[in-house]
This record gives sequence, structure tokens and C-alpha cells, in this order.
Amino acid sequence: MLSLSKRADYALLALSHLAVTQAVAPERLVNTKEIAEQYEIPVELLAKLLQSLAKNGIVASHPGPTGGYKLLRAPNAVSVAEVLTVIDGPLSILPCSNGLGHTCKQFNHCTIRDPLAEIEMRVKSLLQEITLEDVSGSGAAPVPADWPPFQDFSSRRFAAGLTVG
Amino acid sequence: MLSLSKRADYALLALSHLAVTQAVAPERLVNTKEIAEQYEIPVELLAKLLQSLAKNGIVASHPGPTGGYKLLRAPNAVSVAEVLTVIDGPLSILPCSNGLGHTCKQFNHCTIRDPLAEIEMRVKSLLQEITLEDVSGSGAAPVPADWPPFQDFSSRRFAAGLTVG
DNA sequence: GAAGATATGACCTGAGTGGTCAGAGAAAGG
DNA sequence: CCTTTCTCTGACCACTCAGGTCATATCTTC
Repeated sequence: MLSLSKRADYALLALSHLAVTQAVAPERLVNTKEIAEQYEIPVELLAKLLQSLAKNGIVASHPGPTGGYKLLRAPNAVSVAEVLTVIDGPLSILPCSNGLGHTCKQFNHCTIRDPLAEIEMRVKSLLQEITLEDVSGSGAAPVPADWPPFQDFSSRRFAAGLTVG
Repeated sequence: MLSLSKRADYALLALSHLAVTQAVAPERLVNTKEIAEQYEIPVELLAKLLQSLAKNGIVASHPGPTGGYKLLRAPNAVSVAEVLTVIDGPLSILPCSNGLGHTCKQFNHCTIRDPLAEIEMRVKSLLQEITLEDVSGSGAAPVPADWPPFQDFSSRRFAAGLTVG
């Protein structure tokens, strides 16, 4: 229920990895394999995700040997909402309003559509406020390649920056 | 992506119906069939949803002829979060942390867990703030049995009551 | 005890998600 | 120019799960 897809999860993980890498070595290209191995993500699946991200102007792709991916924008210019949308299509809480709406039998009798739409809007704006920088912590000091499983990132960043509404 | 399940949708619809009904006739029992027909919901499916809601102290059930369901609490004492939890289990954004966690291969390498957990918390608290009263509009003046498909509920109620955080 | 309602479990099915396979296109380097 | 190494892309499979159905108990009123 309401859960993120595995794909979205992978994409955020990969982008976060790119963000951290770029904080240390801004021009370095990271290839799919490197990310896939580090996080135990199936390579081909990750490749497709990165391709989607490339098509949507979030990362730049460079084919060939020594090729790979890098972020096309600053981490704080990429919202989580955008990533999710690119990966899994428009994010809609309501089963009815998948972009074009009306696929739902209850549409004409539905008494709760507007309140739910309001909820949806609030969730969306929450996800728009949160950027890759918040997720990766890449705005902070460079993180070593073998960083520890981190613990208290959230409180620090979120408490400061993200007031919704 | 992030979408509500059909079950949750049906449950909210049904509860909203009960709320509105009770605003007019506080003691009246509403049976499954009545709701199912009004909103074109499969009867057996709705029955199960209402049973879950009954087991969790949200509605009271009365078998036998003249039986049916009624709300066990005031609409403003039932949060959307509670309904979703009863119907679809604990609401978790993260694929990893379904209650007990660790089902995810990436757990040990995951660098984005805490920020995502923060997002999850925010969504949860949003859903906890919103009650059945907000969803049904049952706090307002009694609505006739054949209410019109309503249009501007949200702005009125939400603008007033729901400031998150 | 008949009728009408809730209560419950078994089961089917279609769609979507996660994952795999196979192969084409691009670029660096000898 | 040719090999290698990467990005690209489509087709495809397996599995899960949500939605829905069927059948059947159980309760309560009249």
C-alpha cells in the first residue's frame, strides 16, 4: 500500500550514488556495472532505469569504453517527485485519475474524489520539495567510497529545509 | 505508483456513506447491499471490507434481517490512515520496511533508507490528520440521500482544518 | 423455521512488477 | 579497421497480488 516500486528505489539509489560520486569527482563517469554491483541490482534492469533518466534530462549518458553516466543537474535541482514520475509514470493516489481519469466505475457516484485529490496534491508537493540532495546527503561533506550504513542523516537535513505547505 | 488500492477506495466510500447517513439518521443501520448498489461495488468484496472494519472497531455489525452496519465512532475520530491500515496493512513507502524490515537485498548497502523513512513519516502524519469527516463532509449540513456529485468540498474543509506539521 | 442479513474461506484470473535473454549501436584504443 | 567495452533496446518469462467470484456457514428477526 502506497509503497514505492523497486524500480523507483533502484533509481534513487543510483542517482544518489552519482550525486555522491560527483561531489568528490565532478567529471567522473560512473558505469552501470559499478552501481549494480555495489547495491546488488540486476544490471540490465538498472540499465533501463538509467536510460529513462537519460531520456528525461536527469543524467547524461556516454556510450563506449570509459563511458557511463553522470548527473546533468545539481542534486538539489532534481526532485524525488520527478524521478518517480520518470520511472513509474505520473504519481497518482487516486485509482481513477491516472492522468486522464474516468477509468473508474464509481466516477459518477464518487463522493470522496475531491478530498482524496487534495491528499494527492499534498503528497505530490511533499515529494516535489524533497530533492536528490536531501536523499543522498551529497550537499554534505564528501563521503568515502565505503561509507558506513548511515543513521542520522534525515533529522539533520529534513528538519532544516523541508517545510511543506 | 503510490496509488491507493481499490479496496481502500471502496472502504472510504462506504465509510463516507455511513457517515453521511448517520448525520441524518444517527441510529439507522445500512446494509452491504445498499452501499454496493449505490457505488457499483461487488457485494462480497465490500462485505469483507466491512468485516475488517468491524473487527477493528471502526464500524459495528448487526446480523439478521434489519441488520447492517453503522459507525462506531464520530467521523472526526476516524483517520484515513487508520482505515488504510486496517484494509491494506501497515502503510509503508519503503519496499524494505514492511513492518519487520530486512526483506530487501539492498538493506546493508542502502544509502537512502533514512531520508525515505522521513518521507514515509510525513505522508503518514498527513493521513493521520485527515479524518473521515474531512473525506465525507459529514460534519457539514445533512446531505440529502440523492446528493449531487459534489464539487468544492475540498477547498472549504481542507483550507480550514488541515495544516500539517 | 423461513428469510434476510452478516461472516468466512476457497478459488479463479488478469495485470503488473521484477527480472532475464539476446542482440544492435556507439566510441575508445591499438 | 577491428576489437573491446560500454550504452541502448526490445522481446520475453515467472511470479505475485489485487480484484473479483462462488459457495457456505452463522446469526437474528419475524
